[in-house]
Amino acid sequence: MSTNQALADRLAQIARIQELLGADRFRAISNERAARTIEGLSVDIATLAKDRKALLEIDGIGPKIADKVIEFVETGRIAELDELAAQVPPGVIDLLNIPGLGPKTAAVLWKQGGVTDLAGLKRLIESGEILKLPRMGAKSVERLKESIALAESGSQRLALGLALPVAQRIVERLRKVKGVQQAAYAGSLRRGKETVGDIDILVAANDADAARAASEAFRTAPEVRQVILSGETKTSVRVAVSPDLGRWTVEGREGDAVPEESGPTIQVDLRVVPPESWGAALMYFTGSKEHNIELRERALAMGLTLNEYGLFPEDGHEEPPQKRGVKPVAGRTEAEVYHALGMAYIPPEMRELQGEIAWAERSLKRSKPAPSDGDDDATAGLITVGDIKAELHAHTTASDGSMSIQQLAAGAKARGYHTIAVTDHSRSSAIANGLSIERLLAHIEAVREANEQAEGITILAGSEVDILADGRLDYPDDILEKLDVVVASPHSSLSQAPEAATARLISAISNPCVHILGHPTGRLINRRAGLAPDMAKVIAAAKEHNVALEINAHWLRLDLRDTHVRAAVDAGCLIAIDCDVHAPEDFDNIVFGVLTGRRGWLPPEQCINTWPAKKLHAWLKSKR
DNA sequence: GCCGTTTTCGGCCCGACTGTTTTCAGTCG
Repeated sequence: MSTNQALADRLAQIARIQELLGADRFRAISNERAARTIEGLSVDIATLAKDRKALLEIDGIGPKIADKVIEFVETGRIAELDELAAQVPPGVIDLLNIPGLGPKTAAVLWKQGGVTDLAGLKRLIESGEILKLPRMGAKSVERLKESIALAESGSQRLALGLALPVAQRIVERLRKVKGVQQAAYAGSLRRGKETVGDIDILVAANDADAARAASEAFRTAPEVRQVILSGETKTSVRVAVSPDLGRWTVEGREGDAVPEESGPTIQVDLRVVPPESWGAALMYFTGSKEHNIELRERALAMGLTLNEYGLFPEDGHEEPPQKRGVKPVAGRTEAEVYHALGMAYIPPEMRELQGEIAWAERSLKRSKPAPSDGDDDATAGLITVGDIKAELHAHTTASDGSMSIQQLAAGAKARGYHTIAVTDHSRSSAIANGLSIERLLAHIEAVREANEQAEGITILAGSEVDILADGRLDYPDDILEKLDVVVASPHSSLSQAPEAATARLISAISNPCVHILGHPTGRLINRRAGLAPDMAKVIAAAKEHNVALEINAHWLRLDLRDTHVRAAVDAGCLIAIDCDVHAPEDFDNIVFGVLTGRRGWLPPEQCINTWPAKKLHAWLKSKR
């Protein structure tokens, strides 16, 4: 685990205990906020901690938290956390993982009910004694029991690629409901986070009848397993996740997985708003929470108030403006709201409170006169799927792919690409049927021949060469020199020490034959952590040696991850976004790679897959 | 515990829903 994550976890833990102990809640909020900020930071906090002033420049980090950061980096501990933890049984803190059970309830269970862990809570429920506690009625206990069962089933966050089809299916259905003007998914899914904790759906309905119809359609959908809550404008359900995309194995593929009756589920929240509130509601529901809070504070400072119904003049009334018929300043589109707040439109992927507010202020000034109120993100300058013109990491039946060279080329051409690189596995990847030198040489010939025959697309001969544990590549240089594209990737020894991993990757980057560092950490989301190299050093080496760092677009990899992309982009590194194609549908994964690039603020010109053929081919040759 | 386009002190985003209460506390996002 990275230092950033470890520190964020500890600060969040401080916040949780403070809430449990009933301390000043704004203190807890400050610690929690700092935790989220540090988690999303693209620079290594340990490096930053050497300079206290630099720490204090980060939003939400003041003198007290800066000291805690420094203390943690230097000693590996935070004394304050140790003291706090000694005051609360660890099992009580764990109770907060139960959905719907917050700090106030946990404190009551502990102090008045004598509960010190989950087992104790269950005993209290069984005995019925729990009903004697304040605000604990039969219904509350019933909900609590369901929540405990859910927490015990170990519900982890769902991978982006599994959540997206669920959301798209629901949105399509809601769009067909009479009187529904717009429907979209929002939340962390729209922001393109690699995993999501729930799915948020927003609907704009013409009138109350349409709103009811949309809610009804949502509640009664076939995949709904449970209705959690259902009000006039807000409904939450738990739906089954189809595992039909879950057939990916580490290398190669298995047959379709059999759907399980009691398979994974995810919570889906629906919110219905009037059309004139669409933009404001979409912003509110897209988040991130920290981004929203910042915008609302900004609105207040401008004499305005922002909620999911719109941006209104702040007039000091107790009753919310939308209930008094106050005319909003903005709210129909997101761009309208951002502009009214003195900012350029901010793409969802950037809304993590990691400098995008200042960026949007600068952008608006640059793009005078004021941009149109459409929700186009042309001004943002981030990469889009339409910018991608080449696939540089693809496998054929020669190793572990399911397609021929010609089929690969046809797939790439159908997407409007000008180039595809055939990069089958190297000899050490025995499980993936890696190519011996003899087979590789023959394969190169086959690719060259296919390229001769191909029209409207260039087929390049390449290899996905294993980076061996000691940093050597799996083919000698005189073989690599024969290839148009060399993608060097780690596949084995993925749990080696960080120092060894750093040296290993830098060794590969330093080889003049290498063009692209493929899936640099080898992690699989929710399955294995992968390598934990010093990314700052890897990025610096890639920049020095003119090697592109790959964002592997498969939703289980997304490797580089978003924060590393941001650091690489800031360092001026080249980025490749590749689908690691093994089967025809893998080309579709490009959307996840591009989302991850956008989360790292990647402009198209810094991504080699967007370059025109001439420029790309020249760059590849320049390394020969 | 942080922070400043009325503030270096005194604020701190805003609304929906539920359950247990008789006007609201707790949780969530």
